[in-house]
Amino acid sequence: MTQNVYKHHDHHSCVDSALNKARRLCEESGQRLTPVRQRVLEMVWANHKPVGAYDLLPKLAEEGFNSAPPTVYRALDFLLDLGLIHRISSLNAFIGCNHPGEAHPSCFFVCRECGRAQELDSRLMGSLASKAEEELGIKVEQQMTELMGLCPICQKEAS
Amino acid sequence: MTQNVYKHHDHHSCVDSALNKARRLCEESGQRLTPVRQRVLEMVWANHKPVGAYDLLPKLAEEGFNSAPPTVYRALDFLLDLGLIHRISSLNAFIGCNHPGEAHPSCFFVCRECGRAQELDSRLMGSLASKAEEELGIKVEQQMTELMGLCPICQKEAS
DNA sequence: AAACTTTAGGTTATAATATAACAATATTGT
DNA sequence: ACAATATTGTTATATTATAACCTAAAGTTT
Repeated sequence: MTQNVYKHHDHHSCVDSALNKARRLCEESGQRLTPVRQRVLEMVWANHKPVGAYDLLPKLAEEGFNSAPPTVYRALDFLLDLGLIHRISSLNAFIGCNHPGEAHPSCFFVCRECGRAQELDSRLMGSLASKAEEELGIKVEQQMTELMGLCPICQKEAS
Repeated sequence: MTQNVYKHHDHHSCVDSALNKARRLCEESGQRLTPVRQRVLEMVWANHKPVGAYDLLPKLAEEGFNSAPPTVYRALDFLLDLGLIHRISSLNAFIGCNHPGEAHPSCFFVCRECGRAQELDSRLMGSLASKAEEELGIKVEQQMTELMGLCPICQKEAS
């Protein structure tokens, strides 16, 4: 676990680090981190809450970007392909990836109260996949895990 | 692993067993397995492929049931609440549960070629949740895992 | 630099999935 | 039979996502 979003931290450095990694990955793969793409990535990293595509549209509009659905979906797809963000299927929402560039399953806990999502160590998912591959003869290409519940902060507030 | 959907099996007995379990669970919990609900459950169990809500609508219509979206979503929600089916979020689709009545995370492998889904032993997911609870102080209430790839049959056909 | 190719973005329309809100009916408990 | 509750019917609409086609920008080759 490289960080804990439910603890106080210098969030500016989260965003900063995400942008640096993005720039590096783009360069390495010969892709372009265009203004929309970078801005969408920053918006996804605005906090640690998964954000919906349609939440981004008005924000892009405010900043003078084109803001039709294809624009934001293209940017999101680009970022997904590069592994810079993950998609939280159960929420139809997107969240920044903590360690882009290292192939790994999407594995998150999301607090049902505050909405903040914590990326989890996904190594156990690897075991699950291997076991299933062995027992069933399947070939696993992708995997995702989503946990829901209460974060420490919202547990306290509930009592 | 109680069964392997990628191997030949008497599918009639899958459906039969699912219906029996459904009737038992409904009785135990004082809920009613009404005609639409039962029919939707049967349709979900028609094969081992996750089925979308909107795929069910015309089938219900054919049989003279009302077939507006709320009808099918209500039936699906009922079956989800009782743990008789699971939702595959990455597909917006629904699939029968192999062991309803026993609380457990949703844990599936889905073949990207043939679409057939295999429910997996979810005990490893329990470890993941416990570990996360311990390390982060979170409280996990729900979890789901979805694997994608190629089943044994589709691997063969690909070569 | 001009011509060409490739990649990205703009635009309009529409598809696919899901829910809100309220009325009508059926079932259960008294 | 009556009231209370649960279920279903119905209409409308919200939310999420993609298709298709066109324009513009950036990179490549000559």
